[in-house]
Amino acid sequence: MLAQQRQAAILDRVRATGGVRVSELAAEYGVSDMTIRRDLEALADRGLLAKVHGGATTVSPGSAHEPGFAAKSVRQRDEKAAIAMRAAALVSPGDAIALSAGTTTAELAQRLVDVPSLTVVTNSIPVADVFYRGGRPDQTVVLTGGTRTPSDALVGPVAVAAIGTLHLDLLFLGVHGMSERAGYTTPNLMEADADRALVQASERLVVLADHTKWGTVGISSIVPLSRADVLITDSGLDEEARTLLSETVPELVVVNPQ
Amino acid sequence: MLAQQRQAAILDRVRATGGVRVSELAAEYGVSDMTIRRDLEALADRGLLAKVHGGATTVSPGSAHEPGFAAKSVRQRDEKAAIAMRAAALVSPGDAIALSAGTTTAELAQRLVDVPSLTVVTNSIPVADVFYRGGRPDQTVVLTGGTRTPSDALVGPVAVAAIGTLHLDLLFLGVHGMSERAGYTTPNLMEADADRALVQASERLVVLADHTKWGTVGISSIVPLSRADVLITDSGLDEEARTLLSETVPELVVVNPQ
DNA sequence: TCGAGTGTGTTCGAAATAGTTCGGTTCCCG
DNA sequence: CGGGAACCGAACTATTTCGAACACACTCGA
Repeated sequence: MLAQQRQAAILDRVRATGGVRVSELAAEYGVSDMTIRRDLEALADRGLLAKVHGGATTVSPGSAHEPGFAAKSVRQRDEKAAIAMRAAALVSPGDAIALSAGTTTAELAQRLVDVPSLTVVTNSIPVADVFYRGGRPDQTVVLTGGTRTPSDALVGPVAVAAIGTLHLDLLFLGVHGMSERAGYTTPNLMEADADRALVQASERLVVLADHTKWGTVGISSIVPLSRADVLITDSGLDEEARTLLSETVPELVVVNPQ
Repeated sequence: MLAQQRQAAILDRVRATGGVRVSELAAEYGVSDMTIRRDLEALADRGLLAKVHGGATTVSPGSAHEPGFAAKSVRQRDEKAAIAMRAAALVSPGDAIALSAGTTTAELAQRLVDVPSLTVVTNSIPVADVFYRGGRPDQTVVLTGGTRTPSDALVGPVAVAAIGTLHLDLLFLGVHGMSERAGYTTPNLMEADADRALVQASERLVVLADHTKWGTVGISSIVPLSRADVLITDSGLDEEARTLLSETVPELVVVNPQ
């Protein structure tokens, strides 16, 4: 594989899933860690991504503040991957599903490109990209309309109206926070609106949230905890939260990363 | 094997697989590395592929939508640029405009990123990208929903419905063909639907079509020639067509490239 | 037959790419 | 807050690739 191609592929991946790990890329492309680091360095020099400890993330002009955050988001990739893997098992050929915006749902998307006759509705441009590039011809991908948020989600009245005309079997909802009091939350008012419309349009709701989301409260509530039919999280969640959630959510699934 | 044949084969291969290696081609065609390099250089000079260390890739490595979009946007670049420049003059700060999908409208988009308080509705992901990357904070960009065509346009019932709820001052419509009998046409049924919805939603219609579009008939008609309020084309158009159009279209604008 | 033009091969120093080692840093977890 | 594991980047080496320059073979028209 050409170095150039490898770099382009890495960039695609970063954009689709929000982050990559050096070790993961090295194994995948069969080159040394150092080579991957040099690739990341080259891409970072051109401002196409941001290097962090352990890998790289998308360059986010807005949230350049908290230094630990970006590094952490890369490190939770194992959790996200495990959650996505489990979520993918809920999908059957021919289903009509919805995917909200978010890095976990983007990860899930990559595991769904091989499902036959799938219909996917999403308000996330990166998620649509994953299917567009790697999907099967018998899959249908519908992008909802709307205006674009910094995280590449489409939101606003146009998005809500578009979603309102559709009816899906299953919604996979990625959230930014979950707590007993506020339920599932996001930091963006418009995105919460779009997410709520997705919930309305779907028969069943599957929430994807790694353990770090517990206790985090975004400005805007989407729905209460109990509204989810299934909640998939990872084993990093403490005992107390696990008990509370298992009493609140009809089906709580806890996965073990790696 | 003739050099010409070899180059054509190389080009096919690059387009099919996304990238080739010098060493691989040299072995395959039984010629020296240097000869392959010279072939690649010749192809790269014509903008048909991109040379990289070790081989060559498609012109826009990393984005898989090469065949639909990037390849075509080189053709008639001067004409398109001149048309886009003239079209941009029709836009005022604060306007709410729509841009259809197409290379000419993408060109126009680049000239509109500095217009204050502009609201832009488009069903083209590349056009939305232009504003997202280079636009002003006081601009609003609305992407219509829908499924994605090979040329990165969003079409289908979702797109039509989303467009139907909106009302714009001005629509810039890029077309694939125009003729007296068929009017403005595109090669894609669904795209024609979306375009027609855009026409419905807009107060005024400005069609952008370089002279090569004249006489070309796509499978699907959008609207008749006379439906346009303004048609902007270039001076490559022959006298006969010019006369006919000036009698049919309320306002015919002919620009001189360069 | 000559000579220009084209296509190809070879040689060789420079540049790009990739692997390894190693000392230092960062981060996680108890 | 301390130990251990993972990670980082600099430095060095080996390999591959690049491109300029020159040489050779062939074609074609004068």
